[in-house]
Amino acid sequence: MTTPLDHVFAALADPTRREILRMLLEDDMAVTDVAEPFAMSLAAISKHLTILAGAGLISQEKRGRVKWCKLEPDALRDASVWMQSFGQFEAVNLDAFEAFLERELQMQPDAAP
Amino acid sequence: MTTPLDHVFAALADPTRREILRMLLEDDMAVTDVAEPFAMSLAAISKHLTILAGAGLISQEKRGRVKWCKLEPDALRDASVWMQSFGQFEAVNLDAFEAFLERELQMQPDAAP
DNA sequence: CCCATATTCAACCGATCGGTTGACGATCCG
DNA sequence: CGGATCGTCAACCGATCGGTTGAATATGGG
Repeated sequence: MTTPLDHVFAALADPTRREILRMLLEDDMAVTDVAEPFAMSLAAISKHLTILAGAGLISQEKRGRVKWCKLEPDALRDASVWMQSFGQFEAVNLDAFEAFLERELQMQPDAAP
Repeated sequence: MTTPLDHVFAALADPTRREILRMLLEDDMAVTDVAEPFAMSLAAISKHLTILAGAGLISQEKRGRVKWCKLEPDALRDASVWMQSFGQFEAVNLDAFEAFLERELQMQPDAAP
């Protein structure tokens, strides 16, 4: 059996793909622009993007001849929740919990729609 | 380059390994006992445990002829923190926070040693 | 001492992964 | 139209993965 979680974690296991996600955190990007900073072929990046999309971590919308890539944090959230279930009984978890709260409060530019 | 995060996510990408972690959440276990519920060879489970240990997700201590496996949530925490950096700017994150709190309150059988 | 138990090692297997290259289909623009 | 740009497809490559089997290595107990 292969669950959605499999795809999310497998997608996150590659540093190139994590870097792509980090880039998309800033803004939506076209495939070519995503590929630009990497020392590998466009085709390779295209494959990485397909994998990220397959895991639900990004979405891709074609407008004209350029395909725009957009971060989709929901899939990450599922995985994050799964992981959190492991810390819950541990004292050490309180640190993570604290850090979580801290971030939550710090970065709240505007409670969007 | 291969970062620790690579190993953690790669380890989590396999459902067998995630199930093992879930089992170790209950208690420390010997290799043979970990293998028992799975429909695969002991050697296969031994490999999975090696991978989990390599990612820092578990530790293994040999006492006598049995090797005890223990969950090590710290590595998970690192990965969790990484992931959280993607959700933090999203309002949707509050759902995860809520679910987190819910579990936190529900499952508190006893604050063990 | 001998045997059973616990675990790993080593070799092998097919499948998947991450990458390449070259050809191809779409789309924009002069 | 015709050329340039954007992106994918298809075939191929070596490496790694997840699993098997059988032998090997401790260690424990009667």
